Amino acid sequence: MIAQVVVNRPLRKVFDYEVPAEFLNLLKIGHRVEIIFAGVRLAGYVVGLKKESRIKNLRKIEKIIDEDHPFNSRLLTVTREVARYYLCGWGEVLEAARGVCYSGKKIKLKPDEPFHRQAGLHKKLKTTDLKDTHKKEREDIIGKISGGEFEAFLYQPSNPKEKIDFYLRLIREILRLKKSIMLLVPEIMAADSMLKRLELICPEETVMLHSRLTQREKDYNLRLLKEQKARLVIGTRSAIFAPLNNLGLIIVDEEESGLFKKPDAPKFNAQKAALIRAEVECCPIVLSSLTPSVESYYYAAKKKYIFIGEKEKAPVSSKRAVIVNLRDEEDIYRKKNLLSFTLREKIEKSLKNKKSVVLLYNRRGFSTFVRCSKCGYSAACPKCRMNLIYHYDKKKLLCHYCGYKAEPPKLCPECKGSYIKYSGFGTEKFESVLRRLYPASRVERLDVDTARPKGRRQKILSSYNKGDIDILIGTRILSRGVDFKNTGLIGIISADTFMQTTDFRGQEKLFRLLFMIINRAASMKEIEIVVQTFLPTHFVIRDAVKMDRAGFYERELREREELELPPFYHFNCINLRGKDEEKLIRKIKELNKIILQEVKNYKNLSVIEADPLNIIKQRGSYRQNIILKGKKLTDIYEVINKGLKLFKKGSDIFVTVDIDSLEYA
DNA sequence: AGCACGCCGACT
DNA sequence: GTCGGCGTGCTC
Repeated sequence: MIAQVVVNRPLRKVFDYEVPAEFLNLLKIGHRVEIIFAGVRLAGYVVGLKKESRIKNLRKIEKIIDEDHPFNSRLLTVTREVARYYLCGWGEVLEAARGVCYSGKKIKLKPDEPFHRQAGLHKKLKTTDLKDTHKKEREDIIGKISGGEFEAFLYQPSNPKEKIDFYLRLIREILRLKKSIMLLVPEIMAADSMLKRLELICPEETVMLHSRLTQREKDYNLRLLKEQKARLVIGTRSAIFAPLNNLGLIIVDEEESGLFKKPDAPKFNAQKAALIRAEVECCPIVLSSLTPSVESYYYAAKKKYIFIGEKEKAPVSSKRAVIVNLRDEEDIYRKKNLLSFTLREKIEKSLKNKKSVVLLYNRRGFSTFVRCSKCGYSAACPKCRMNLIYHYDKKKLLCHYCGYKAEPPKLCPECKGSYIKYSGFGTEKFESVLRRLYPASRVERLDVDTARPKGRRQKILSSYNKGDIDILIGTRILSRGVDFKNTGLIGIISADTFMQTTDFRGQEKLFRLLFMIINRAASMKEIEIVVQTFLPTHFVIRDAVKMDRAGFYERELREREELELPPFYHFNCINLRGKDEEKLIRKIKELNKIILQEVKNYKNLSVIEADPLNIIKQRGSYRQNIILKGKKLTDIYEVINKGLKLFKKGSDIFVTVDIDSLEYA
């Protein structure tokens, strides 16, 4: 008997091994086995069994690891397809899936005590007060489940409360069918709050799966799953491969989140993996978001996904949200602190009404530029060439990219003059300006720097929510966790800083941020919103203020099509990395040429060459990307495979491929 | 990705 | 004559 084995390497091949007589009756497809591969002892996965092999002198399987927990055939198919889509090794994906498939030790089960219940949640929910929205669509989903049919739905709720009610009703109906449900969320915090809201409906059948469970907790929850004592999984990215039986539905909550994409190899997006899994398991999937990714919205518009959501009413200009044109602001304060007359007036009004103020700004630190006004020197990170930001708290220059620290220069390092100028705004500077402008008010700041010691973030937030802070200035971490019930004013100091120029999703992200804030504030009568910008007529800002989702997606899609960006083109990166800059530049030029040559054979493929003059320096090594955009992934695969075969990477040059990349770098 | 194999420069 | 640098190619 021959076993077909894949290993945890970026290889796209399956290797044959002989099954020794003593394992003949034991070895199953899906088992993890120990093998000698290229002279090295390592673990592999059996993905198939056959009678004969074309290869002579086969090595033997050394032993079977984890005898009790073979991957089932559906998960083998899912991982294979994920590996195929993302051009990584099948074994790599299986290795990533192992974490939620095996229970390490044998665990004694106390079925009344799932670990997450330590949180002390036992109340049963009175489900009569759930809002009954989208009944027809729920029936449609249930129909697909009963029929064992794949179908993708895109659910765009009107607000978060409606969403939870929709989930609760849907989950309850599915549990009645004795099917199981996977609910993916982008981060652990979201998993916790989702549990709090959903556990109420079926506490004894719910388990969590995420990377911060202890081994014991995870083993326990997996055991509950395997014995089908639990039927609802709330999990993060890695949970997508959890061994649920009789899967009825996958829900991907906040489906647009970039956190679903694994940043290191194998670089797959769990949202995409969920679509693949639903297809393999023959069950429907609900992608859900208040503001879906532009891609998903497009597929829904093209009827590839079934859209669930209200037809948006004709947008009305929200009276509460005001756009302030920073170009028009003639007052003397503008240049000094970016706080317009309008904004300050509204801050003062809010404070007078005993309502607190939330201000958002997207840069940490005090000064964002440290420059010599005589010779033009500007402080940059020697490791990544990013601008160094002056932090008043620490009295240090910091690189926000890699964490590099430096002393602020007393004299210019270039010309030795004493004309070093600190300019540009960060949250720290606003904090000090606000304290000076409003000395009687309690001003606090919330950004990564003040949130750093564990629990500080929560402390600042709850202190604000209790009403102990009058003005809270912070970065986008503020947009989650703030309770608006005491809030009289939300000010976006500069919307433009949220749209970074390097990220083609910047507009989408800004729209999402503004929409979420305005949408949440919409239910509170007394909140005013001020959006300051240098681009007051930009559709992103206008549509957000009008709360016009459909309009935004339409305009954004038009732009994406013109610029050959997703969803019209797949956006992929080939990344080269190396310690030797000279050599990397040589190799980048070489690969540029090869890829460019290959691309000539295809239509609808285009390359953004890596710029050898602008190598990214990062943590002591150098990197640069070639971006390959194409309509068809099959073409992309061919170009990358052929290109990398022709390319001699040489030692100390590392090549990685990122399919459907979320970033340029 | 690892790792071995093999082919050219500076050393006991 | 050998040690070791790195480029090349394979792993059942």
